[in-house]
Amino acid sequence: MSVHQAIQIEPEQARALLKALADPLRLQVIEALAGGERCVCDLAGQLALGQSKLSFHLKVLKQAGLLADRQEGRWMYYRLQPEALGALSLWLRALSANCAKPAAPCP
Amino acid sequence: MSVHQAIQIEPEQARALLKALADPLRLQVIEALAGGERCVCDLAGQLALGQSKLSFHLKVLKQAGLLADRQEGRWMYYRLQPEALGALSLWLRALSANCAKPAAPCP
DNA sequence: AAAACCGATCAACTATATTTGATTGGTAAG
DNA sequence: CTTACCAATCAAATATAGTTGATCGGTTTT
Repeated sequence: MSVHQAIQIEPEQARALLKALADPLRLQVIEALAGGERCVCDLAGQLALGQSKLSFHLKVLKQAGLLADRQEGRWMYYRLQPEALGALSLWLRALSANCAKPAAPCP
Repeated sequence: MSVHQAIQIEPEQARALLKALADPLRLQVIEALAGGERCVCDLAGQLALGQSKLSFHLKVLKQAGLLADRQEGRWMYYRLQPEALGALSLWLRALSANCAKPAAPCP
């Protein structure tokens, strides 16, 4: 038996996660954080983004539940929230379960 | 050994799939098609959408590779492309693999 | 306590996406 | 061959999202 705890999500939450991920810059942030936790200044450097731009996108990702943050002195560190990604992944997979059912003829 | 063939995708393709999915109407279409193939007139009825609106969103989903279609007489049938959903699901899952690595202290 | 620094927020602007209604192409029925 | 029908396409209008530069709050350094 698996030790992993699968988190259930609703379509509405899945949509919120998808929308947050569906932006090129935010996806770059996600990919960067897939390598581990990072501080904002570090991310800004690597992605060559303006400070306010990055802050905006981090906020969107955090509000969607994809990121967690932590303050240390005057630095902010962000990290991925793997539960959110896992839940979305499972939700997507489940959609295909019986999509092969043929259509009833129309007329 | 599994008989399932996992399809690899690039970040750019993942982003295209996410963007296509990240719309409320399109997600309703996807959910409807998760129950099996459907003809357009059927979808339009169930979702109570204008014809041109539905057509627009079906096009977006198809171009992203999420749907396949089939013509029969004057009717069009759409169905989910499970490979696309599966590939995206795997891609998302992989992101969390080592996201727990702590950040190097900033200063 | 002043200055420097990091990052969040705000308002104005720009860009992108979606909706709408009309038109068109193609297929089937009269 | 004309009409009816389904679905795709188009242009104009609307709505939503992202960018930019300035400002603010909080924390550390001098």
